Amino acid sequence: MSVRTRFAPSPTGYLHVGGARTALFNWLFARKQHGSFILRVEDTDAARNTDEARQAIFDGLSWLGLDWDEGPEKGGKFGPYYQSRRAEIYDTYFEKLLASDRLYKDGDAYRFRFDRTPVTMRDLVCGEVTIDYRDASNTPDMVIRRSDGSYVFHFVNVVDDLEMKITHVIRGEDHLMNTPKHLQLIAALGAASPQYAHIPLILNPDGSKMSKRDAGAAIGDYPRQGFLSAAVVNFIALLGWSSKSDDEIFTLTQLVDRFSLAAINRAPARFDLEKCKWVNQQHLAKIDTETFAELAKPFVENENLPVTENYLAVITAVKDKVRLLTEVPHAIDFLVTDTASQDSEAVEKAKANPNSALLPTLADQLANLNEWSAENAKQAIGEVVTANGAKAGQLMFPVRVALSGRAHGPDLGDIFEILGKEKTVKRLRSF
RNA sequence: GACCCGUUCGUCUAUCGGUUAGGACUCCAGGUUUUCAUCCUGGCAAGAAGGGUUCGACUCCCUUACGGGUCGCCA
Repeated sequence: MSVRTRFAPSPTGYLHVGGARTALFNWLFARKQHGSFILRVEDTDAARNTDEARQAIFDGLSWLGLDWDEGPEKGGKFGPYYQSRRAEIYDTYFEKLLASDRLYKDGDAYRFRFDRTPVTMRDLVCGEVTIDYRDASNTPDMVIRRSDGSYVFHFVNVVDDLEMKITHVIRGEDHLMNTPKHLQLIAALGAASPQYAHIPLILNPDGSKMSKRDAGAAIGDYPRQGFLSAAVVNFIALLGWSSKSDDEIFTLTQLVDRFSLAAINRAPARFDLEKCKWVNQQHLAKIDTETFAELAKPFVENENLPVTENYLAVITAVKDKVRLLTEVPHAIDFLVTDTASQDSEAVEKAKANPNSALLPTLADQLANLNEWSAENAKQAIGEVVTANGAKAGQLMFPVRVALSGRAHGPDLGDIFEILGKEKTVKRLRSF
């Protein structure tokens, strides 16, 4: 029997990291087992559903590279994949349940009568868990059909998992206590249950529950913050899952290869944006310069910086120095405009440096160079310092600040070449 | 409050009874780079507490503490 997993979001908000990771684990498991990954939209709460939220979820999954084999925009033989369009199916199951004598009326609503017995489940992550349903105060009989005739989550979720032949339900730990309810429902329906794997939740850095408003929560924010989808996927996979090796940087394909439910952790993980940025840097470093340049272009244009003729050379000079694509504009601005902001602290420090007195001499020397190259410019620095009994390294800092206005930046040689003779001399003199 | 799950460096984690408890992020120091970054080397830093079981416990059991989750005609 082939593995079938599903991601079943309700379109009431944006795709957040927790949901994205749930989707990722379902997707990884399905791909690893050569099974199918199904997307199902749980839009039974008409009052809270929005088209924007639905679209944001689709977009988020697509951006992450989590394609679905069946679902909206894709079809499949177990559709429709919107719960709002499956009323007839639910009615059929409801009749079945009604006939089983497990339902009773509460006003105009219907409740499902639980078996008052301990329920034991075997969770693929949590192990064996028993909930004692003899204690009805903690487990009141649940409503499965509202007084307005609509069905609640527990019922439709179970029916759909059965109908869609889901074999493995991988979901957040917030559903762990729902599972016995679902198991009872499935048993009453006379069906076989899928296997369950409840994954720990993702917490904020301070340990509080991560909700949609918290920093880093919305997947939709990541692209414009300069993250690569491969990095985000890599990072959230590491939240609660480990490759059991010292390696941490993986492509989606490598994750599929290494993934296993058994390697999922039981304790909730805190979200560390710093490490996420580092992972992004690792992925950024692995892509070629041309691709990097294309990816960075929108960010450069967004800051109203010109995409110059030597754009590729400019990007090459800074490629290894940024963690996020959003850092690119500031990293290159002094190379492509004359009006870039300066770091006043660095400027003061450079001006206080006694070697700054050599800058005019250096400027003259550079102005007289016949052939402009990084090599020759650097050699000129060497000549100036030896003539004045200083050390080359000491002059590098003032030169850097004079040319870039910053204490940190690309290799000086790159700066010389990109700026060219005229601008280099001009900036040294005006400094 | 009841019930469920959990607890190894600040954070993510390895360890499936015997290890100087390993790696990564962050931070610090040194080296490389005549400069910045990268990179390399090193450092700081952990088994929540108390009881058992055992020749031996981070690992198994119990208690407590703490964290998270659930207890809806939300999903």
